[in-house]
Amino acid sequence: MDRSTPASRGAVVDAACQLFADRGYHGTSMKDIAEALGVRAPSLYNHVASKQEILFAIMDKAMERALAALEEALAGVEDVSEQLRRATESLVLDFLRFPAEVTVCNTEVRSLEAANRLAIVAKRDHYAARVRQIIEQGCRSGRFSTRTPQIAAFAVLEMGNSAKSWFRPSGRYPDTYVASEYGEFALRVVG
Amino acid sequence: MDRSTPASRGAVVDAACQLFADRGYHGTSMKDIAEALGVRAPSLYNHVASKQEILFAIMDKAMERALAALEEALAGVEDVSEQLRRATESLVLDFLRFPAEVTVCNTEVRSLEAANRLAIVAKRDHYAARVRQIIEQGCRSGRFSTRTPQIAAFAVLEMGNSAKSWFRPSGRYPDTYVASEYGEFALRVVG
DNA sequence: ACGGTACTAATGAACGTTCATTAGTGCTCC
DNA sequence: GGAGCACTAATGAACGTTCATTAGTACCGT
Repeated sequence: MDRSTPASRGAVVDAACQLFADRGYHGTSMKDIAEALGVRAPSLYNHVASKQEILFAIMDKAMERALAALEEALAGVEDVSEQLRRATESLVLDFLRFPAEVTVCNTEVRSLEAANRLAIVAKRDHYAARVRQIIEQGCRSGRFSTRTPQIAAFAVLEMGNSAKSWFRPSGRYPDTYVASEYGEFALRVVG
Repeated sequence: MDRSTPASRGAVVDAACQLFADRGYHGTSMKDIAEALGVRAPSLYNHVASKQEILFAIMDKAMERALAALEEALAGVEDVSEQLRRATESLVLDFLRFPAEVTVCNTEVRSLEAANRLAIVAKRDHYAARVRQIIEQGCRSGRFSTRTPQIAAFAVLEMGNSAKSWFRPSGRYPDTYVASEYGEFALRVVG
């Protein structure tokens, strides 16, 4: 990291995010984060109050962004099939564009202190509930055919995770193409 | 843990597995593992050489079991649709029956030392390749219809992960029922 | 039946290292 | 001259691990 400009809170959070994604929260030290910024560990405390605060900031920002993207993707869409397609595409696009943030959200909930965990889990559950509602509504109206809408919802949500494990921005498919593929998969899962 | 019987290597590995799944490798201390067994930390070294060795033992055992289950599930099955269904069911059943082991395999590859990581990743890749081959063969023979067999393979493999995040043995569906649902999902994904 | 021996498994103490964090100090730019 | 930001130095706590030692148990030849 460039040392010509002073480190900012945002730079600390971003550097930490990449490291937490690669090595985990407990596998990353404040010294590691500082080194990524070309600075000594105690200097980080000029920008953040604690290591735990960094973790919470990463996850809260990521959840807010994902929720906003979902709402935007669904705005004004009436057809339930189109809703599921767009929700899935929004989800996968978020995974592909912010893989580090998403990885941290997926793996470090357990490293949050109790109060922070409650806040993040609530947002995550809200996201999952939104997708489940779509599938349940589709089942009620007969557009979808699944014996187990809840299980299908979990499957669709999880499916997208696979994308970020192999996707490379320089690869053969653009992110929007990959997202549309997963949108198709989601519609197939619900029949 | 019962202190009437002495701790064995297997007991150490099992206790560590649960803790690693809950708190992560770096989030679990040797003292934590020892306490779960009703013993002091140094006593663990009568049974294992190092903390890292415990992690490797957990993951290697889990991978071997999963690979064996896959081979058994596919033995003698010719039809490619039936192959995919059985592979998925085998995968999901493994997830549901050994959630802690699977969680460790999914999240702690990064905590393995280089040599150990190579060994585990090779087995994981072998598993994934087996499933991908089935889907690719199905596409070639026209039984499946997917533009992107590789992506579909990743989606199917990942999908199963969701099962263990909500499944409870005491819940309303038996594990075999859940597994068969995911088998159905997999077939739908490939068309 | 008995003493000797080897083995297993546990212990407290201590090792050196790393951890997150605090205190205090100085430079630099407005 | 004051705010912002980095520094060095130092803190207590926790980490994985090693060590010498002890208690209990099982097998052995006699």
